[in-house]
Amino acid sequence: MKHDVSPDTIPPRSHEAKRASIMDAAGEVFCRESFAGANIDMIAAEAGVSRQTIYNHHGDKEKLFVAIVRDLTERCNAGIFATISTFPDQPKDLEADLIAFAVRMNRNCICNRDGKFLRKLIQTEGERYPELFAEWREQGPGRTWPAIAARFARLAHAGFLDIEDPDVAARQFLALANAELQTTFMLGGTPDDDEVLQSATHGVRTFLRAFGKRQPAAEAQKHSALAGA
Amino acid sequence: MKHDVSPDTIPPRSHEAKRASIMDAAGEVFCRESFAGANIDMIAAEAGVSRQTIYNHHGDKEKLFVAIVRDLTERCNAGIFATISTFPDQPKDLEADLIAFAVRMNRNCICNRDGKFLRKLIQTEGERYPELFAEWREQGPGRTWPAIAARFARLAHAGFLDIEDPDVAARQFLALANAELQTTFMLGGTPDDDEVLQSATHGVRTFLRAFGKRQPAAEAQKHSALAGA
DNA sequence: ATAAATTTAGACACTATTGTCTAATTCGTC
DNA sequence: GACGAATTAGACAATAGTGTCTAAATTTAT
Repeated sequence: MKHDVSPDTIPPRSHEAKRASIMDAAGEVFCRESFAGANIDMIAAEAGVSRQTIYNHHGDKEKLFVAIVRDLTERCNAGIFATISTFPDQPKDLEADLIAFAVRMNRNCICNRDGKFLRKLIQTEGERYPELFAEWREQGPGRTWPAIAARFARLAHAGFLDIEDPDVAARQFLALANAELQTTFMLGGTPDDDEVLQSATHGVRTFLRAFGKRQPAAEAQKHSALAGA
Repeated sequence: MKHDVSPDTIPPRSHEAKRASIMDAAGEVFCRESFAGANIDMIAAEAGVSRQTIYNHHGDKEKLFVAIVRDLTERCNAGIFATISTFPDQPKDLEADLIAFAVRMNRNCICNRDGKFLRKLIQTEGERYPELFAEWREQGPGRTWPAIAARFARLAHAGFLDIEDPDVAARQFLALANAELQTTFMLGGTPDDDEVLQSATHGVRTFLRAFGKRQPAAEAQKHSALAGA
């Protein structure tokens, strides 16, 4: 976090570094203490910056809070779309590939710092800032879910899956992948790699029991119809 | 004795009525404003009670908060166990019965006032009161999930379902039933009956595609083996 | 009816926090 | 090294909230 290598002087940081440092600290503190519980001095201390600097940058507490949420929303969305682009369109091993995808999604978008913070802030302050969080809803789930649904639709069309409603399937995929992490999320914890893998594995297996073809699509297309039980 | 006919005076309420009224108002306010954002005057006003009365009953803000969480936990647990007792052990129409069960669970335990409040308080303040919420975890999910799992295990044993791990299946059942309510929950909203029914219907269908037998158990047992595709 | 317990409004001391201001310092850049 | 911009510590007024205390009013039980 803080590299104090110099013996007596504090290492100077640029304007931008301070800006970033304020965003980091504010995210942390708002998340930990809630908007009302957070105070500017705490954020300033955690950012290693004077209180006045925060007021110079952001005007007041509420503007700072809004900036944090916008920033987190953007970063999370970027991460989610980056992860969606790794969706297995031509899976070699459908189960393994979907499990790996679910794990990536969880690790890089849901359980990471930004994901955790954004989730917490939405849950905690969502009702107090309807317009801000309506914005999140549009930019977030409103765009990511259809994107995931489109990938599942493609997979189904290619014969790997048997899906009627890709939107429903996408939501259920995510719900199943997280099914065993709910309690941990509730309490603000971060599940370890093993829990994430477990939940993803169980979730994907169930998902494939519901929506999988009996055989891999490539095989199925070669051998035409064997239709086993 | 108990005739409130007085025309111009505010109807007096008993000690116990005030106690309940404080609990109600405090739940509401803590939930809406978070612990730090809530203040005693607000609660007193909402409860129609003087501030001092709250201090008389509960000592201080933190003790009041703890009392609220304990109360909500208890009430929610009671509701969940009551609902679990309506689990369809001898289903006539497995899909319809499970959907109805999922709807009851959502309506009476997750989406109702107590469920919503408890969820919000756990999410918001969980990290600040580890021991209190550890208690919730034990009393809540720690006892309800196994109870639900046991019902699914029985259903599987009776030949209605094909389940390896009932604990996993139970968690996934709940996750699927709520899959389409996540965003609404996030923002603190209350889904209407139609959304609840939709989500439950889709969730249970997927659940049965994954874990259902091809035929109703009764039939399957009579006709022994037909094993259709 | 009367006594005991509870509730009430309001004042109160105390603390915490926000947001502003200033004067000195440090930084980035030429 | 010199200049303007950014940052700093600290004081500051203004506000809001907690928890206590009082004396009067009201409720409950005897």
